Amino acid sequence: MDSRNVDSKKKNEKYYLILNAASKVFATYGFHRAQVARIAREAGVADGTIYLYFKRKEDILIELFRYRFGNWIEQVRQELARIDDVREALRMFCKLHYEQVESDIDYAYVAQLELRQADIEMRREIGQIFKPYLTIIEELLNKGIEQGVFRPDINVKLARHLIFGAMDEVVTSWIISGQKYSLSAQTEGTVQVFLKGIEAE
Amino acid sequence: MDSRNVDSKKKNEKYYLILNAASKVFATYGFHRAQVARIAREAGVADGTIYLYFKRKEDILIELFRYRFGNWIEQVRQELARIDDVREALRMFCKLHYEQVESDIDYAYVAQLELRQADIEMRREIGQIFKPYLTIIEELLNKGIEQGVFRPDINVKLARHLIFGAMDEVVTSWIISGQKYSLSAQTEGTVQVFLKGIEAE
Amino acid sequence: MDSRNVDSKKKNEKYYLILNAASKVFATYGFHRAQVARIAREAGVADGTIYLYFKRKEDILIELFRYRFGNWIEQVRQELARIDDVREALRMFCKLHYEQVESDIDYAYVAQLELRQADIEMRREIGQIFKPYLTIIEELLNKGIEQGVFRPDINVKLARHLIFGAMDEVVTSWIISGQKYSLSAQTEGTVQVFLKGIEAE
Amino acid sequence: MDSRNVDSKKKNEKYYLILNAASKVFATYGFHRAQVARIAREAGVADGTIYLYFKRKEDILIELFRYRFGNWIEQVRQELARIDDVREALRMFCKLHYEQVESDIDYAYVAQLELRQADIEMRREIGQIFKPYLTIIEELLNKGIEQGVFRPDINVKLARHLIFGAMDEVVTSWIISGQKYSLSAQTEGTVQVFLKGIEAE
DNA sequence: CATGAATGAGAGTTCATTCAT
DNA sequence: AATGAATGAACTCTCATTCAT
Repeated sequence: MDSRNVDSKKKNEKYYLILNAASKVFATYGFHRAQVARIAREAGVADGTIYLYFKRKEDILIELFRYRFGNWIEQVRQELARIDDVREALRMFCKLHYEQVESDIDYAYVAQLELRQADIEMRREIGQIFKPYLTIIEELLNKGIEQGVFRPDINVKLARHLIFGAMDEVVTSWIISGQKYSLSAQTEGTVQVFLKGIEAE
Repeated sequence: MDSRNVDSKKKNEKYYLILNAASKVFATYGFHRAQVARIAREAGVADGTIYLYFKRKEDILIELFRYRFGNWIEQVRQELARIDDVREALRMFCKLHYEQVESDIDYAYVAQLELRQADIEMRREIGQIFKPYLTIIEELLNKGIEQGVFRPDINVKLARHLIFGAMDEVVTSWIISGQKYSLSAQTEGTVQVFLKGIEAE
Repeated sequence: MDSRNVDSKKKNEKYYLILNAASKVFATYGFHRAQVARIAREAGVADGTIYLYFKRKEDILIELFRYRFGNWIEQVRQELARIDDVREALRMFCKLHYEQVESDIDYAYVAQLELRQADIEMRREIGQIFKPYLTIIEELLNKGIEQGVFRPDINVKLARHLIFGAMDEVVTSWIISGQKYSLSAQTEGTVQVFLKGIEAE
Repeated sequence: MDSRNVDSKKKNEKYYLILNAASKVFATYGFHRAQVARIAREAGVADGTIYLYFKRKEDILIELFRYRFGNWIEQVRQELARIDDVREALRMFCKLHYEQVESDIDYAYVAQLELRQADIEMRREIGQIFKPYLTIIEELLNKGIEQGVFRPDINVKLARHLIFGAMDEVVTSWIISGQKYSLSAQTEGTVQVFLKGIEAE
C-alpha cells in the first residue's frame, strides 16, 4: 500500500515477469480474449500472484504501456537532444517512431490495437501517459518557431495532434494490412508532407 | 443470406428500428457493456428478432457503421463534386468531417471509440468500409497533382493516411477531452498545415 | 419484472423444480457448500435458468423457506381453528411443530441449521417470514387470557419468544444429536412446563 | 500439538492478541466475510503467525468462544454457588445471562449470530462447549426437585433445553431487532413463565 | 416473421493456507 | 517463533445465442 511496498514490489523480478508475459499474451489473443490464468502460466507464477502486483486485469495493460512507453519517451528525448536542426529532429522523431514499431511487432500490436479497446476512463489514463510524447512534438515545434525555421502562425497545440495522429494512422494501417512493406521507409514521405505541405510552390 | 433475402430484410422497418436502438445503446454503454437484450427492448422487438436481421452482436455495430458511414460518404462526394478548386475541396472535406462529428456526438462517440474496440478481423472489415473515404482524399490529391496545384512528388497512398489520421486524432482528442472547444474551428489550422507545411518560406 | 411476469414465472413448473432441487442440495451440502450448478443439475435445468427465477443464490434459500413455511403456517392455522380449548391448542401447536420436523428431516435441516447461516440482512428478511408463526402463539395466548384460562399478567410479546425459542432449541438439539429419539414424544413434557411451570404447588 | 506445546502457546500473549483481534473483526464483518489477513493486521502479527496458534480459521472462532464462554460459565457457577434458594438461583441465572449479553454487544453478536454460521461438525463442537451451561441448569433443576421446590415429574433433560432455548431466542430477537429495549428488564417475565407457567390457578 | 424462455460456456477475483527464509 | 509472499482451488453470475412454439 505505501510507496515502500510498491517500490519493493516493482523491484521484484516477478513484476517484470508478469509484464513480459502479458505482452506476449495480449499480442497473441488480444486484451479481451487474454486470460489472466494464461498470463500467469506464461510468467510461471500462480494466478493469485498476479493480483499481488496488479489490482485488476486492466492494470496489467496500463502498467505494461506505462513502463514501455515511459522508457521509450526517455530514449526519444535523448536522441533528439543531440540534434540542433529542428527539421532533422522532426525527421528523427518520425524515424524513431516507425523503427520502434518495426522492432517489436508484438508490443506494437498491443499498443496500437489492444490499448485502444479500453473504456473511456481507461483511455483518459492512457491519454495521460501519452501526453509527454505530444509534449516532445510541441517543444520541437516551438523551438522551430523561435529559430524562425517553422512558420510563426502554426497552431502548436493543434499541430502536435495532427503530426502524431498522422503517424499513428500510418502505423495502424501498416499493422492491419499485415506489414507488407517497410514502415521506416515512409519516414521521408511523412516528414516532407509536414515540412513542405502538399501545395506546389 | 442471399441478396434477395437481405434486401427484403433491409427494406423492413425493424432493421432500422434495431439500428437506431443500437446507436443509442452503444453510445450510452459502449459496445462491450451494451446488452443485446437492451437493444431489443429499446427497439421494441424480442431478443431473438435481432438475430433475424443480424448474425452476431458485432454485426450490428458494423452494419450501423456501414449504413451511417455509407450515407455520409455519399454526402461528402456530392458536396465535393461542386468544388473545382482542390484547395477549397480539401478545406471543405475537413470542415464537413469536423462538423459531422459535432452534429451527432452520440454516433461520433460510437464511431470514434467503440468501433475501435474490435478484434483484428472486425477491424479489417471496418477498414473496408473506411476505404472509400480514403479514396476521396486520394482522388482529391491526384486531381490536385494533375492540375499542378499539388506537388507531383507526394506519395498519394501515404498522404491520404496522413491526412485522415491527423484529422481522426484531432477528433478523438476532442471527444476524450470532453468537447470543450469548437471542433470545426480547427478546420483552417488543420488545412494550412497540410497545404503549406510547417516550414517557413 | 412486473407482477404478471413474476406470477407467470411462479406458476411455471421450473420454479418448483428448482426449489425442490435446492431443498435436497442444501440439505446435503449446506448452504455455503451447495453450488448453484449442482442445484441446476438436480433440477434438470441449465445454470443460467436458475437466474431467470431467482436473483441470487441466497434468494433460492429465502424463497424455499417462504414457500414451505408459508404453507406450513396456513396448515397450522387451520388445525388450530378447530380447537376451542387453548390448552389443547397449545398442545396441538407444539405437536404439529415437532411432527412437522420429524416428517421432513431434509427440509428441517435446512430450516433449522442452514437458514441461520445468513448474514444479518438476510436474517431480518427471514424474521419477517417467521413473524406470522409468532403471531399464532401470540393470538393463542391472548385468547387464553380473555377466557381466563391463562394468567392475565403474562407478557405476551415476551412469552411468544420464550415458547418458540424453547421448542426451537429442542428441535435443533434433536437434529444435531442425530435424531436418536422421538421428537413428538417430547410434546407433553414441553407443554407441561409452559402450562404449569416448574414450581411445585 | 501436544499439551505442553499448547500450554506454552496459550501462555504466549500473541494467542490472546489474536483472539481479541478476532473478536473485533468477527463482530464487524461476520465470520464468513472476516479475512484472516485482517485479523492478523488487527492483532499486529503476520498472516502466517495465526497458523502457529490456530489450525484453521474456524478454530479461531471456536477457541474464542471456548475461552470467553469458559470464563463466563465459571463466573456463573460462582455467583450461583452463593444462592441457596433455587427460585432465586434461576432468577439470577437468567439475569446474569441477559446482563452479560448487554455488557458486550460485539461479542454477543458473534456468539449469537456468527457462531451459528457453522457447518454441522463445528456445531457439534460448539455444542460440547455449551454443555456445561446446560448442566448448570440441569443441576439447578435437580436441586430444586430434591428440595421439593420444583415438581418432581419434570423432565430435566428436556426442561434444560426449554429454558436455555427460550432465553436464547429472546436474546437473538433482541439483537436482530436492534437492541431497542432493556434486555435485563425481561428477567422477571422470563422467570415467571418458567416458575409459575402460563396457566391461571 | 416473431417471440422470449432457455441455454451453458466462460473467466476474473478472492482468500484461507503454506512454506522458504 | 515469526514472517509475508506465494499459492491455486473454488464458484457465482452474465449474456450472446438458439430454437420450440
